[in-house]
Amino acid sequence: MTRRSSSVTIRDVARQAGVSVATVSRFINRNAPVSAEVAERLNQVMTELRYVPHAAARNLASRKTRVIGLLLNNLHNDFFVPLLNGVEAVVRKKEYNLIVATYHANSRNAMPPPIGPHNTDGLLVFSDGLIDEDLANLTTSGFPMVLVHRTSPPNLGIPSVTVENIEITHQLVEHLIQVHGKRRILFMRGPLHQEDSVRREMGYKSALAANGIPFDEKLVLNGEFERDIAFQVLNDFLSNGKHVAFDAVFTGDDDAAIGVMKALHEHKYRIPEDVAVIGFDDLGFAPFLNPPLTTVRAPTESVGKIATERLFELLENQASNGAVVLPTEIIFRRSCGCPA
Amino acid sequence: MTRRSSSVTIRDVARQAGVSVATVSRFINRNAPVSAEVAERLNQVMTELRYVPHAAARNLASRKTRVIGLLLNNLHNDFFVPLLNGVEAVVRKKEYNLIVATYHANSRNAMPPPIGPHNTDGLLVFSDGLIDEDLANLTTSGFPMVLVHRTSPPNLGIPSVTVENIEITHQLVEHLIQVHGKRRILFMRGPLHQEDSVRREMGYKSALAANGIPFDEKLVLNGEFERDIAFQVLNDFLSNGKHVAFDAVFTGDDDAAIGVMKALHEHKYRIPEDVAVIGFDDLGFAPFLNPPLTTVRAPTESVGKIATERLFELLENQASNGAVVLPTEIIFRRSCGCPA
DNA sequence: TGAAATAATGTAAACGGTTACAGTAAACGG
DNA sequence: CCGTTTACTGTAACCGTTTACATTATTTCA
Repeated sequence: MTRRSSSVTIRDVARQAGVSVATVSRFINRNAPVSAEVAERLNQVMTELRYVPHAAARNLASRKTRVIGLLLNNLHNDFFVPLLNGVEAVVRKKEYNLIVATYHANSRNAMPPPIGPHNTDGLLVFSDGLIDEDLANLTTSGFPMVLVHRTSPPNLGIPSVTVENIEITHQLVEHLIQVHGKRRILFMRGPLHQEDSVRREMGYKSALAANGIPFDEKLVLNGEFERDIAFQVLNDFLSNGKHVAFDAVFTGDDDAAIGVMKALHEHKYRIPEDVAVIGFDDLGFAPFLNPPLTTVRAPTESVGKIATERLFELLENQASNGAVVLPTEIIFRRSCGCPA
Repeated sequence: MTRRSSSVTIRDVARQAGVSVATVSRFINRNAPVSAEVAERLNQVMTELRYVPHAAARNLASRKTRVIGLLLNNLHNDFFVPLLNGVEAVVRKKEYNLIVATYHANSRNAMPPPIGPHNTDGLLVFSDGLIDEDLANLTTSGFPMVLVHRTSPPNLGIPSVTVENIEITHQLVEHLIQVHGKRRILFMRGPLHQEDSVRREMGYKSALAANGIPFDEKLVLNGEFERDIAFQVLNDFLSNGKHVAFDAVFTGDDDAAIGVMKALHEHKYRIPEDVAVIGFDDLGFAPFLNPPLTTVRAPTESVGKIATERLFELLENQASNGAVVLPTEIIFRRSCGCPA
């Protein structure tokens, strides 16, 4: 019994204004001149009739959707707020719409990606649900994409926007070692194949190596960059009476650092005296955790903004490839042992 | 030079499988029986041709978009992560898409709402950009909507999902007064016409009244439920040498509470000894702020989930109106003065 | 001044699906 | 055994725009 009121169409406007639909269309899209008097008449009629162009009809005829898609693994991290904010701001400015969808490696067998060429003009890909093969297919069919926190597979040259991970992590972990004398540093890593996590692990390992500390598999836990999971795995780890000793935790991201801190608290460890904690991202709450979190400032909102801008460059055929790597910066606070 | 490879259409599939397009359509939508052998053939052909139905064509013909929209004032609050997560989960389960857009009262003059009947099948409205008149128009045209953290204008009967604000705020503020002896409680409110903010202010005032404390206009600041703005206004307030005295801050939401704490810190106030702080929402980081934040737990993810489910009820014509108010609960932590 | 460019508009064919209508063959019911 | 349902399929109109092509009137300028 849906009675979505027979909406007013471009023909109604045309008739009412005494012009052809083509003229109305041209006026709406401003892609061909229209005489001043007709323009005025159309303006009047359109507001009078409360005419709103029907998106689907438009999309079908013009073969574009005016929608861009953001594909995420999930929505389990406060990290996404600044990212979304950056993305949405430029999408809005361009008068496009934004579809947000989640899709991850495990979804892949069950269903095709919820967004793609059939319902968007381009994709911001921050998901491991699209494997390299998918990216290759999409690229060869000319579908615009920008990778976010992930770099292009070789030879595809898909533009990407990421942040500097390895060197900064190396420095931060080395700080833990050299300044605070930590030597048993647990790494709470993220999703196994997520590039940030992988690269942060590289930085972690290279800092250990550079300081003569052997890498110990047992000091790596899988926190998935999720607060609750990080809590869970560290809690399990600590609840096991004979777990290996450790004196610091490098958590791959700030949100998971909360889970880490929670587990440490519950097991009566003092931060940073017993166990130092460092994170990554510098989310808004980081300075106000107890203790304030030493972390790496990642320009997440800029990542969203720049990635989206590059996607629009692609849409406008301004060739734009190459990998943008935004700089990061260590923010020293108390959780690593530094003074306030 | 866009060459979005001439995508394969339903006609290609039909030809290849030796059936009519109608049959293919029926098979895809499973809305009419198709013989087993044809079904199998179609399955084969469709995967072979990598056929994906063109969304716009579908939308146009079927007069539905399979998209629902979430309209927000902005994306400046960590609060939106659980909300989005709840919404997205049910949207995905229903195999719909989700458009996220921002629109607020000030946008209203500049442009029409970015989402509405022209590009979605229904709206989750968490925005003051749509005024009561807009809601009335949309409702009379039969457009499905569910209000989030906002109740229906009188006589419209738009379903809504909110959380209990007044009573719980009354209790919490009263706790500050009766247990911790606070009497000069500053209220960092949210957007002026946002219902949560208004109702929390009502609870705040009724608690003052019930305890014989006069309401003081000067103790109300406009933090807009935004971290940075809350910091800014409180910082300005404190920087004014002759500001009125206060011994507590009730911040309308946790994210802004971070800004409040930051300003207090910078001005050397001790929390809670000099100034107690309480928030609202119980965001993930709240237990780990310094000091841990006393706040009200709001089931934000559930709000998103339930609101979206109700919207789908509407889409499926299962009449669903009335206002759902989810219960809230005070979480006592140290920032109000309670012991750890 | 006449040919060519430009401005303003209209006509009608797409765009890629859905679905009302119609038809045929097989199964059913009394 | 025959009228009626049911299962399956096809034809073609339609959804509401955009845009290629065509037309006419007006400028431009060599």
